[in-house]
Amino acid sequence: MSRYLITSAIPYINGIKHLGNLVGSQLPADLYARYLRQRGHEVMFLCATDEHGTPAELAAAKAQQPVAEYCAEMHKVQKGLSDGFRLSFDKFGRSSSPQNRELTQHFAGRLYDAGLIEEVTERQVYSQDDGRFLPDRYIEGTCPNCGYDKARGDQCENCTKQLDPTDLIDPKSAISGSTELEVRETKHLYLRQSAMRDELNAWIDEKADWPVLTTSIAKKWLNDGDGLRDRGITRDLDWGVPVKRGDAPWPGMEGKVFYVWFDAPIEYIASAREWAEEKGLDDAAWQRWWRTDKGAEDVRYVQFMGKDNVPFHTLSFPATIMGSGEPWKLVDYIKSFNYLNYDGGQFSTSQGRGVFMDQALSILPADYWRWWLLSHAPESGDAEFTWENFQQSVNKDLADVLGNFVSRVTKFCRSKFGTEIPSGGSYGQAETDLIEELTRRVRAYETHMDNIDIRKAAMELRATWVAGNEYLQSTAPWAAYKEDPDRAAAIVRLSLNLIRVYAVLSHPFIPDAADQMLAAMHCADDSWPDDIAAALDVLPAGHAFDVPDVLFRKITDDERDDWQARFSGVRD
RNA sequence: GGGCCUGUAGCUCAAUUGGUUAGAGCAGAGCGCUCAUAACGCUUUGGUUGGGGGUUCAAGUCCCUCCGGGCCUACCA
Repeated sequence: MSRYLITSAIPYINGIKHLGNLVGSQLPADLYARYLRQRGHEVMFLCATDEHGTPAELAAAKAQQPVAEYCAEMHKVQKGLSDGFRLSFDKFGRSSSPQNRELTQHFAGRLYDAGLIEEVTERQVYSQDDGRFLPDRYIEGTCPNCGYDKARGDQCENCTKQLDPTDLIDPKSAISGSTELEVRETKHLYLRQSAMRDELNAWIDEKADWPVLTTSIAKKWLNDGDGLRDRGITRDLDWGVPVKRGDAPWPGMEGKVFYVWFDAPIEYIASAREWAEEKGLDDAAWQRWWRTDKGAEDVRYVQFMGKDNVPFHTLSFPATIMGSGEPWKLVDYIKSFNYLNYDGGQFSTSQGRGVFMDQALSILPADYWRWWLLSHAPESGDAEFTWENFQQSVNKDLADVLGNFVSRVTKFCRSKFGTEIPSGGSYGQAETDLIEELTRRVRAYETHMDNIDIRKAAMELRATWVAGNEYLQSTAPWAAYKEDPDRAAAIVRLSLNLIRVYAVLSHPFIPDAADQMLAAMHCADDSWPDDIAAALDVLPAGHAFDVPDVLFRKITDDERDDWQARFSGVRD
């Protein structure tokens, strides 16, 4: 048994996430966590909401709520949806927690002591009417290069030229439209990442087994131009972790907060602490996952994220940890994902284009989404969701191949032998062949799951389902029953046991259906089939079972057309 | 502009890192079965691997070039 620490990129607080966000981190992380638990490993699976920053303040203002109240409410909503998708977090924390505040301030203090924090006075745009400094992209104006009148302060979307907000002609606030802007001096803290460039480079170089997507992004940032640049880690905002050195005040930084990208990854650690405190456990309980001097030296730490999050996880956060000089656990493996597109374009939170988590659950159970999303995870490149593909995959894989197998076996048994596992008959070559094939396939499935090759794992799992249908077709118990009922009984006995094995193997992908299958078999034994022959012998003759309801109903053409029309436009 | 990824059957993806005749699933066609959610099984049609050039005994894989798609480019998170 090993110990695995698993974190999923933490979703931002300002709204409900779409399926692209879900498949880019939380869902694959859950698959991996569930699998490892089933294999008998000790797992700590953490996630949280990322609650600080300008967009959270603006979203709260739009909702006419105090930002703390807004975040508390949205956290509950996101927690409810993650439960709905059966994401099995040990703790779904909040980056606004007291635990994170203390840890963030602690890291800042350590980095300051190590000489890795620099105070920089810079000039930023302040909006009088908004009463706040504006991030570059919240300033709009006319592009000095191409004349586009909706250019943003960081870049012109029309001609792609990178801009400084002061370059804009007729600049105005993108929030209020106000033109009452002025440039003010303000002091900020910078994390001296550049001082750790060699250390980070050497560390990334060790990670030859990481996805190319992960290492190439890290190397680019490390070596592009003048190399890794220092990064501002504070902002002039109200909502966030107040700037302190540990628990001591930070002279000159009063009224400022840490930048979300400084405190957000620290929440990975803080959520473990939230978990421990919630359970009434002592510090040692969470430190054994996070401190290599307190038990975490044998922990394997795996992070899941979309490609947009890679720089922060390969550079900024490791720099924070390394720079602290304390033995915090560094990530061992980063699994990153490309994007999931929606029907020919991008999912868009702002335009409401695509399917969002709440909408998805309102039309179909979580397992449908889990199966399609995971079996099409954007691992090697961007992937695309279409309703036709979704309907075909789900109907074929879940309803026809798996669901129908359960249905045909249980119903056949009920009609010929009743709802107890029949006795009599013996196994022959067909059973030997099936066990041989399943053994080979389950071992391959394990390899793919161990490697977090998600699409390959899904294909192999599906192949084990197909093997059951092939077995039934070749042994034809309905025909055998007429000549030799004992032989039919043996076939059915094995097939009913196969349902239990499928439930166990399928559980990481489709946990609800797996539970229904186990419940129908009146069985609580969900132990992993290390030995297929033995696993197919768990349910003895005479053991009662139920014929379950249809596990997966099919998606009709009318539903597909209806949904396609409903989700193409703007979210209401 | 720079960097990275990508282009393989109608669709979604593989191809043990340069090694036999490029494979699966879906869709299509044919046959079989009748236990089952009109489900299942078997067989089968589809490919000048985006175009062109090069290296090599050997190229989907390496190099050059052109064409297409995507991402990143540090103040969105």
